[in-house]
Amino acid sequence: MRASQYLIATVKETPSDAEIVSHQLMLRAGMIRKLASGLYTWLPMGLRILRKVENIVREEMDRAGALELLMPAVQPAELWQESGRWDTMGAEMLRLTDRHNREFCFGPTHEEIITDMVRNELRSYKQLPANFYQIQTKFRDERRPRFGVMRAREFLMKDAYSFHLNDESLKETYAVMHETYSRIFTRLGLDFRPVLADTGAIGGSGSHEFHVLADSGEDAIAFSTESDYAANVEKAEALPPQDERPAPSQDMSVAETPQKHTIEEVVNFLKVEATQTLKTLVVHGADESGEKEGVIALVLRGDHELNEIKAEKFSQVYAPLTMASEEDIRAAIGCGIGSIGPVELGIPMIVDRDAAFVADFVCGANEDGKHLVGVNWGRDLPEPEIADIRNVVEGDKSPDGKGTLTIKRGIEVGHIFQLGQKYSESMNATVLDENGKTATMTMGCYGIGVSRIVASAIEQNHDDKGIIWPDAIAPFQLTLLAMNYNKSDAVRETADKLYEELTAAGIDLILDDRNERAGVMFADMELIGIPHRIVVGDRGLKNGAVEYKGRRDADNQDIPLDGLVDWIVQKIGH
RNA sequence: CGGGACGUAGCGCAGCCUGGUAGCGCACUUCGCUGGGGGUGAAGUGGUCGGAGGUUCGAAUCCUCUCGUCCCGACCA
Repeated sequence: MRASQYLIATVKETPSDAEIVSHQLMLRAGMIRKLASGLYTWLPMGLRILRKVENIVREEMDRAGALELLMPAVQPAELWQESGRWDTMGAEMLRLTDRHNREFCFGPTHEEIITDMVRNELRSYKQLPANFYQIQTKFRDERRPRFGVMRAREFLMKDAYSFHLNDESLKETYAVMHETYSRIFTRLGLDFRPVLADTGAIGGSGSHEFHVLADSGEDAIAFSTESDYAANVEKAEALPPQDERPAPSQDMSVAETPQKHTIEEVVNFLKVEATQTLKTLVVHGADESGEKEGVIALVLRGDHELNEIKAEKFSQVYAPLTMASEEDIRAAIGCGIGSIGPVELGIPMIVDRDAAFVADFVCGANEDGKHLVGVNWGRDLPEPEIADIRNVVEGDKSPDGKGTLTIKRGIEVGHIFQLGQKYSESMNATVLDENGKTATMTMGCYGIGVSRIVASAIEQNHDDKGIIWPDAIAPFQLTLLAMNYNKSDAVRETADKLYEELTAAGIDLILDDRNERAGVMFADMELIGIPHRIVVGDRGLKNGAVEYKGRRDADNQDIPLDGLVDWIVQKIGH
């Protein structure tokens, strides 16, 4: 490609509405443009990257034996009504009505469609296992689109769905997909980790997320220092304390704490450690049928955070988890938020394992402006019902018993799921087994956020000049910068010749033949992030040489023109 | 959806408080010089100030409503 014939849409100034570095650089490098909230145009330069990611994903899915197909983005409501999700999906699903007033949605995912296809096409256990995938545009009407294509409403996703006669077969394919995902992210040049994930509302027996490690990530991942244990903090179990609870050493007494509500305020005021305090959060409760009913208290050590995913799993807790309002709390307990404590609380409570382990603790007195100190379980209040409802923190014991946990941030770029029979059952997707009996298929599903990968690769690979693409997904492998292309015959002839030869040798390159000053060309190509650069200029040509510099290199090196093409092919060819 | 902020040229912003001919930088066009790190001089193009209504002799500026965007909290590839 010649730069003079291409759209180099770089800009110097950072658009004001871009928060994270990948979003800023994608805009500045002329890869995307925003059309509306969560909707982006991929400019030619950006699309090249997206396609390269897509192709690697496709190659590895094909290698794993999955079959590519393409399903409609717009889907009829009937199938979603059949699975029950038409009513449960909520506002995230974009709903449409056609001219005949029939209802459709723009697919946020394709379980219903693939299950419908498979139940119509597959009749025999002999056709199983089967794994189908597509690379296709999804639409999810996110509450809060942000960070450019990182969390867009419309995005490109690879989604795969496997079908099995039994769980063993599912587990085999799941393992193959786990391996395939690792191959994909390795080929993409990303620093990633597979981590245990919560199975969420879908249920099922197993799930891993694949995270690209980056400080800007929206997820927290817990890693063991001693083993390969890694889990989303949503999922990571906080082990119960292993020692005995210390014996009480203080009598319980009331402390005046006027206007002290937060743990931090109380800790500073009473001069105690946060680990010696308990905090009591009040959320909406649920009755036996899961309807909202009353309130329930969740008790945590002062320095710990509630894990909402864990808490939501208790049947007494209303899902989705919602904090009770100040009025609800006053009505139920008689004091404000910030003065609540477990002693004679009068509403049901679930106490975190670590909170139940503290002796002589400080907690709210259920009376405004007062806290209790020197409180002890089993003496001043009954031994509690305990559970794991907190987020793990740095330094906790690893749930696998090996080492302690460290916490890092991650961007979820893939998620694999053992679905089970949720959809095949509700949609009656069956085959005949070897005994001629009807058998409901078991399913797995496997997603990769293709467009999100582009952004996460930038989060991991950039410097103050711009993007530094991994070779595998760079929009161009090499840039050929011609100094004074329009004035120097020697430069132009050499550059044109090199361009032809390198193209013929299969190198994906862009020749910068624009009538720009050197600084502009350097700055543009560095911003865009082309990983390899050759400079052709009169200065080098006098010595029969050009200059090479890798995007991460500190210095140029002179390379003789003679044998240059072979040298480059050797260095960056496939 | 709750809380906060912002909408003025393609981009980044000033002007608004205290109403009186819409500005700056970048980008873009033409010409000159320059030519290995976003160079320079000259001359230009481009905006119904997000939209609607109101107050006023007069509104980018004041008031009301509305739409959009971004940031912080509950969901997900």
